[in-house]
Amino acid sequence: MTTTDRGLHGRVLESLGPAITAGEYPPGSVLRTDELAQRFDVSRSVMREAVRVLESMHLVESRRRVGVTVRPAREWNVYDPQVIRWRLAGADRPRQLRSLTVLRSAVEPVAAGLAAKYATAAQCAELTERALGMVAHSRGHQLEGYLIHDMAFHRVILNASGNEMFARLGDVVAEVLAGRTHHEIMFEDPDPAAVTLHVQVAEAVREGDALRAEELTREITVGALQELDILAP
Amino acid sequence: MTTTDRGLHGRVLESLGPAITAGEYPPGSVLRTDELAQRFDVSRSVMREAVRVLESMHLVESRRRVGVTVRPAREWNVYDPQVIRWRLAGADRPRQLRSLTVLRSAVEPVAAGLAAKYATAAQCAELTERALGMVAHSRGHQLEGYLIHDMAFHRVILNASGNEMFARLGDVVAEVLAGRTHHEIMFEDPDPAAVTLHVQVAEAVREGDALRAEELTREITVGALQELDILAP
DNA sequence: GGAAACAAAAAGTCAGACTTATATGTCACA
DNA sequence: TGTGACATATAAGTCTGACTTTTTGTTTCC
Repeated sequence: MTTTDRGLHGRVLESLGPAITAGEYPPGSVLRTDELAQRFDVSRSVMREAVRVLESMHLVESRRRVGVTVRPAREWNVYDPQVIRWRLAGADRPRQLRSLTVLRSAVEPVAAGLAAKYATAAQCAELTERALGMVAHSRGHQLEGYLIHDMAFHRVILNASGNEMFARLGDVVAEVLAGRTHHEIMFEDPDPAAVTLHVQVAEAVREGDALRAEELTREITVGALQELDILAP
Repeated sequence: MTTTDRGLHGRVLESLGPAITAGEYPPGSVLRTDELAQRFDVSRSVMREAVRVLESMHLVESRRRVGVTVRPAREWNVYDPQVIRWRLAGADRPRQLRSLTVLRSAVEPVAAGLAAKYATAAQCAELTERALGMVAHSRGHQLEGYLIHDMAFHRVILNASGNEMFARLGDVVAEVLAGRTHHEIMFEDPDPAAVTLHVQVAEAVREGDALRAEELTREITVGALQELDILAP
């Protein structure tokens, strides 16, 4: 669903956005709307709409008489899903993946604790189902099937926390997990210990044991961090 | 700095955005660009730019032949600073403040732990300075001065963590702290225990004691959560 | 009753003319 | 030489009107 065609302005964005987040235009660079419109072969109105979107992401700033200036990375809206996707597709993917994994390590344990308190019966059911699915796909190079259940598992946890800010990180976590399977080195079957931990988290949530759910999830995320340390110490 | 005038399209946004996030248009409502342009007395081009921005925030979806439809709250980009500001200014401010405080309780302790590892000398210095500033303004109804130092303290922690995702939450945390002082009930001087905790966190970070910094910060955020529970159980 | 043709509605796109803010250079004056 | 006021050029901002495209709902015909 990586944006087939959301109109001309969307196509421009999918070209300019990644270029900016990749650092192709250093902070302070000035772009002129007219020139961009020519380069992308679109009308000025379309170009302006694209610039407006980039501006709302704090990637650029548009000022009269000077042009569209690129803002420093520190000011970007790094939680914008589109920005995250662009950056994950770019060169500093490893750094980005690391930032997001640290974020996970902070958020997911707390979310799991809340999930133990507030998860509905249906959510508990799906959680166990997903954990079992992970077990079922944990051996014999079924990485793709494993990933599906892994992503769903964490999404359910985040949703069940009842906190909308946590829930909205579902896509991010999914992206990180997918990235690990697809791009990083993950040829072998997943760590059996990690699989067991997921089953235990499902248990703890089902039993309403918030403390245990939190602690077990912390172990999962610590494992994810260590995995990164091994790859890039 | 609440946006004086970022152009016509900015003024339209500052009117439409809050209305949508306030739930004035229930999910699925359809707006027509032409009608909106008339209502706000701007040209269609300006209106289209505004809609594009709202679309990038996932507040609305624009489809041919049907119009601009309002998306359900669950799909909004709730990490967008502008969306956060709009929601904090609206009716569900309490719920929003609560969500953000829970997010704080997850993020800040981990950030403090990392800060203990990575904070520069300058950051350590500012941290102690801010903590002392909080002490100095902790008695005798100097809430405004206290707030300044409190916001700065937490911002430094988040920056010193070295994680860009954490760093970008500085504004959010500041907003929450300001909200607590200005809108919620906070007539009396701040809790002396909380003030002490801040001083101790500064100490722990200075000494590089990650575990202690994390635990102490956890106590701070737990306190913030309890504060909310007292106000709205 | 279902498929195919048709019509209408709304967003999308474009081109051109005009307005406005503002960075920068110029010139007079101290 | 420095400083202030003023002029000018520039690029974004705005508006308008015409045209295109997609999609939905209706109607017609088998």
